[in-house]
Amino acid sequence: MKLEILTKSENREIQNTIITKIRDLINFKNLEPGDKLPSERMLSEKFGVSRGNVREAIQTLEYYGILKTIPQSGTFVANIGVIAMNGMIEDILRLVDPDFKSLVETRILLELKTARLAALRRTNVDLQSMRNALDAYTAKVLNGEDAVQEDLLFHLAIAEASGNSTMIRLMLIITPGILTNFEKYHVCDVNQAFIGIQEHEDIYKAIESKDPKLAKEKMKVHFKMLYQYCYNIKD
Amino acid sequence: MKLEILTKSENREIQNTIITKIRDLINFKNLEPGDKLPSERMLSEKFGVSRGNVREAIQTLEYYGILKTIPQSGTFVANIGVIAMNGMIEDILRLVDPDFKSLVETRILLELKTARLAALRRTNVDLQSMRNALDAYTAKVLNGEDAVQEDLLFHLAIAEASGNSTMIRLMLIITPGILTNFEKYHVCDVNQAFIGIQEHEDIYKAIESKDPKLAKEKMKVHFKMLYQYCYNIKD
DNA sequence: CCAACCAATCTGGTTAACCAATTTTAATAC
DNA sequence: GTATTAAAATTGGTTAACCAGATTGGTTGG
Repeated sequence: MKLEILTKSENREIQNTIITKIRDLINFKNLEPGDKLPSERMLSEKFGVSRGNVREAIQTLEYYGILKTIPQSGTFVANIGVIAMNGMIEDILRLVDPDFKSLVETRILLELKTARLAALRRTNVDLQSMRNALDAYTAKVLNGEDAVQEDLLFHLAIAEASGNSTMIRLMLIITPGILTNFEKYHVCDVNQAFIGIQEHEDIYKAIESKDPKLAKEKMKVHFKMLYQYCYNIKD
Repeated sequence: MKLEILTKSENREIQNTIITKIRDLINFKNLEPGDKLPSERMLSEKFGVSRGNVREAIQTLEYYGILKTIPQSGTFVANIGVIAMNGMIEDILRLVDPDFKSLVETRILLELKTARLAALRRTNVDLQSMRNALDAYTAKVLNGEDAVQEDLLFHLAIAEASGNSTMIRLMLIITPGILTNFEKYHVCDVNQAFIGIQEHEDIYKAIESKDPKLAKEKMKVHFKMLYQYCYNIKD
């Protein structure tokens, strides 16, 4: 068989066609939750793609809870009905690289909540790691250095203090997209960094004094610039 | 070399140790953004693991934007400083399977927002797909059938109407965990399904009439039961 | 002395062969 | 006929070999 190296985009396209074919197979054969899919080898032959591609597509569907593979046994339709499955796969196929606006919008949403929860649940250990991140940030800014990393760590420390593992996970997931776009659009400037010191302090104090409402309010202030910027860029 | 099949948990443990070693390598060798990592073969030998394991660990770090691999060239440290990198890796290593409470908490947070945004941005097409999902849900409930799937589709339709691709993605990510836990804890009952019809209708009408505040409010009502249940189960 | 070029080498990506556990099948004993 | 058991086929998981593009170092022509 001919070998070829695929770009991320090409590979994604192949994955999507395989996912589509698996969906059609399930629908056409009326497979129900618990039923077994044909083996990976059989699917790769039927679809005319490599077994590796089939495995990758199956892993994606497993990630979203639609399939379930059992070693040395087979791949099974998860305990989720065909209707929900078709709806979810439709969304999965439509997934695209997120736009900056939606990333920022989501980040603000998440962080307003983590700030609030952190104020309710923060331990002394949480408080200390937030303090450390904040001090590192302040030191760098006052020294005229770039401090986006320390900024990020402060916000991650808040997420940890929220005690919500899912929100930490989601924050980590959207972080790369945020970072690359920050570079591309040059969102931060020096002035903002200086202002950021006080804003960070305000958030910290609110969380320290266990005032959820204030914490959320101060976080909102902190994101005001970003919010406006985000809603002014062209779509 | 001896072959062995690993469970998900064992594999995760290996991945974490490899990620740790990669982090230590970057720190010890003072690798900076843009610098090249040793080749996969070299790493696999140095760490005493298979090349496949190394690739998998690299892919994870790439997923979170910490590494960047270029075909036929090498794996590079992404344009993110060592400080942020160490902080993020620490969080990545700590990631665990999310608990039900954090999942529900996050879902409610996301959906209050998607409802609000949907009220602001919904197109007529969005409205129609929401209507379809709602009708399917109502029909099943009135027929005494289980309608969790249709319920899910209605909520996904709202997420789509929000016009925020990132939130759709996050919704899809947390959905599997929600579904499996719903089964495990038997959250839904028939009465709730009946009540759900009216609650869904209220949400739909609010979005239809482009009233963001009302949409959020009705969504909050819809989640009231779930919210209470979630905060009453033992941690 | 430098730039252009070429071949040897190294890289991540891909495939095919292999492994062990499972499942199915068939043969056998009762 | 039925239950039991063993062997053969099938499964997803894993590894080692291979591929083509990128890199590198040395060589050559100017």
